[in-house]
Amino acid sequence: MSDTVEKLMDAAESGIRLRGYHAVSFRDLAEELGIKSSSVHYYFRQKEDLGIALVERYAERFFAALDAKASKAKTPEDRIRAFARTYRDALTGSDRICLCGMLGAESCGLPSTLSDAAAEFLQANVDWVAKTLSGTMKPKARKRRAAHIVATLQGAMILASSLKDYSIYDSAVQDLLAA
Amino acid sequence: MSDTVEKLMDAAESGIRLRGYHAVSFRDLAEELGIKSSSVHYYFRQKEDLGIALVERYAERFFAALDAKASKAKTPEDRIRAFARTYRDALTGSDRICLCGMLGAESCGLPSTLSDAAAEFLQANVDWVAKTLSGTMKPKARKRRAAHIVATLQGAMILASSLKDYSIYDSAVQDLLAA
DNA sequence: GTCTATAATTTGATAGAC
DNA sequence: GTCTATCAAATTATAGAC
Repeated sequence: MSDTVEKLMDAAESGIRLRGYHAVSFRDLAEELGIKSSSVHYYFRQKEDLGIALVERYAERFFAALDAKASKAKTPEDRIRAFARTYRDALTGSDRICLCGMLGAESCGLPSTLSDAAAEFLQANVDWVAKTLSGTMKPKARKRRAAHIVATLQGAMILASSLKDYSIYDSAVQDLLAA
Repeated sequence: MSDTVEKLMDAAESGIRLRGYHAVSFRDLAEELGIKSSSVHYYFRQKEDLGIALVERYAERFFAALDAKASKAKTPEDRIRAFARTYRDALTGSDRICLCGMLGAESCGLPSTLSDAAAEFLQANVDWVAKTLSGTMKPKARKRRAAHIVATLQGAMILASSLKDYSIYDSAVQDLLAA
């Protein structure tokens, strides 16, 4: 992957996670790299293509970081904690909410290929949690718990970002995992 | 309030809750009412003003609906259930996520007066829950629980909307309130 | 292979018509 | 009081230069 592509994707991911898909323009991205907005189209034919590439890279990195953390964990509870920590690192490491949480919120205003990609990431998150809980609960309860956990983490990132108080993420997670 | 203003606000609220602030244009709103986009500026000088009016109206309606439901509840637990039901009605009654959840996610890309208004609504939600739980828990645990509850509801709406499966909202809430 | 001039459309906003 | 013609800036995208 060329250096320009990576810088472009970094700037785009950062912008979308901060301000949303429609608040990020090719011109802004180009300016950050010192090129013209039309040059961006050489690397990504349409904005939609850029968005999809971002979700793919984000998902890869997320699950890689998650596996690295979760593989060290001994119990299902610890693996869920690793999951919450992976989300938290994404938030506090960059002061930005989840890329797919943002795209999920905006989904009705996105090209369907992009909203589908974001939904796929979120579903994979729910599935990962449900799988991790297997053995500890019955299937239906597990499904509910998984939806609950992913919803809380996504919502807590938004809450923390909006209220400009990242401790609120930890508060929510602490209560979530106390039970 | 004139009829046009109300129709304008309805269209704008619907659009923002579906697609986000930056995906709603004055032209789209005007077209829906059969007027010109420049006419919209007669009712709202700037887009920012429209956004703030929307948050104010939304907050008024939300807390009115909440009070109506919660005043009938006998226990703190029932009042929290009424809170979750008020959120749920907003979601399933219109297939749209929370206005301030959306604006909270986009907050870094919004005029600060608007992001502040959205944050105020979210903080008021957390405060309402914390107040409702008073007597049942210690202050610190109450604060964590309140952050957890609001985060879960906001996140669950986004998850349900993105995955196009509203039952996921109920799943998350059922697990949240089971403890 | 990398980048740009330029187009076509859309946007928020102003100044002013009725 | 209500609405519109019109503008300046911004946005995605194409066709083509180097």
